[in-house]
Amino acid sequence: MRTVSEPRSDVSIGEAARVSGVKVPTIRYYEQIGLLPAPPRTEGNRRTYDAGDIARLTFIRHARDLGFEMDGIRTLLALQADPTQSCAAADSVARAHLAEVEQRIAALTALKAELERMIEGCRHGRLAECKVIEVLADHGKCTHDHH
Amino acid sequence: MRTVSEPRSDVSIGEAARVSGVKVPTIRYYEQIGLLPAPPRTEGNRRTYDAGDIARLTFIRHARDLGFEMDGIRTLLALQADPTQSCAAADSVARAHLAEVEQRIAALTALKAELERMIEGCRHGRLAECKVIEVLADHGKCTHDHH
DNA sequence: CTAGGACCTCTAGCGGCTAGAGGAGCAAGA
DNA sequence: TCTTGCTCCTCTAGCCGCTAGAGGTCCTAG
Repeated sequence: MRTVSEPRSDVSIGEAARVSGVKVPTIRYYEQIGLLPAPPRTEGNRRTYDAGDIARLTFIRHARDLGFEMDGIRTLLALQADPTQSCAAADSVARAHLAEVEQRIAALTALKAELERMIEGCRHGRLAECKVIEVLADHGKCTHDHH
Repeated sequence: MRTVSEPRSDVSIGEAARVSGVKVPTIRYYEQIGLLPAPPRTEGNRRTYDAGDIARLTFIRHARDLGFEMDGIRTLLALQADPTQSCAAADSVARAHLAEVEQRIAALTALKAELERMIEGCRHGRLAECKVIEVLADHGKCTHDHH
């Protein structure tokens, strides 16, 4: 990032947080773990961010929103920094994440069915015959697939 | 728990772990946070678990597998201990969890669509025009709903 | 010139475990 | 009997991705 032609519009960490949607302490945390380069400081020791930093933050935030893990984001950021490379690597990160997401959807869908079954069996009864408790207590009554 | 009529078949923590599917350190951790009562010990200071404890552990494990949070499990365990109560409370815990699960499924499904779109746009191209990076860098190009 | 914000660093905490150190007990074979 | 090797014990620290708080500095508006 940090496109040469782009104007250097230095902003405070608070402004960067507002624009990128990443909270102030989280920005500092990202700097600490090396996800974001340490920005220049003012005379008064305040961090100043330019448009490139903000783009990077927005990128990170969006990737996090999409559920990418830090490691994946690091890879994506590295790829982003080197636009001459083939996108095969970025693709494979995204594909791996997609597979994970699909698996989670499947698991949650099975879970939903089981919860509905539990709740259905529990209508207006007394706890003695409550399916919620029963299903949880006795694994055999349950169709849920364990990971 | 610890039904009076049930035979007291004391087992070691390792055996309890094997039977319940909860790992040994996790059992100790549950005891520490008060989710599981401290069991009696042998002369040699080893924990001994009876059938009731194992049922409780299995219950916890199953509820965790279903994605219930510790607080919900605590409630369910309390309800299970008092079977004279109406199941309304257990029902509402399960319902709340179901709503959450449905929400997560919806979010993940949207995410899946977006990932597929990203990957689709990325086929065999060079990174310069890679949609994965683009979509992540520019929020405007993205349909994902932020939580 | 002062009040109140925004910023700084540093440390500790969250949930829900997991890993490791360093030691004691216990069962079975030589 | 001794020894090997397994399980168990306690205790502390670490994992992720932040978040919260203390205690201080800087900057800006009135």
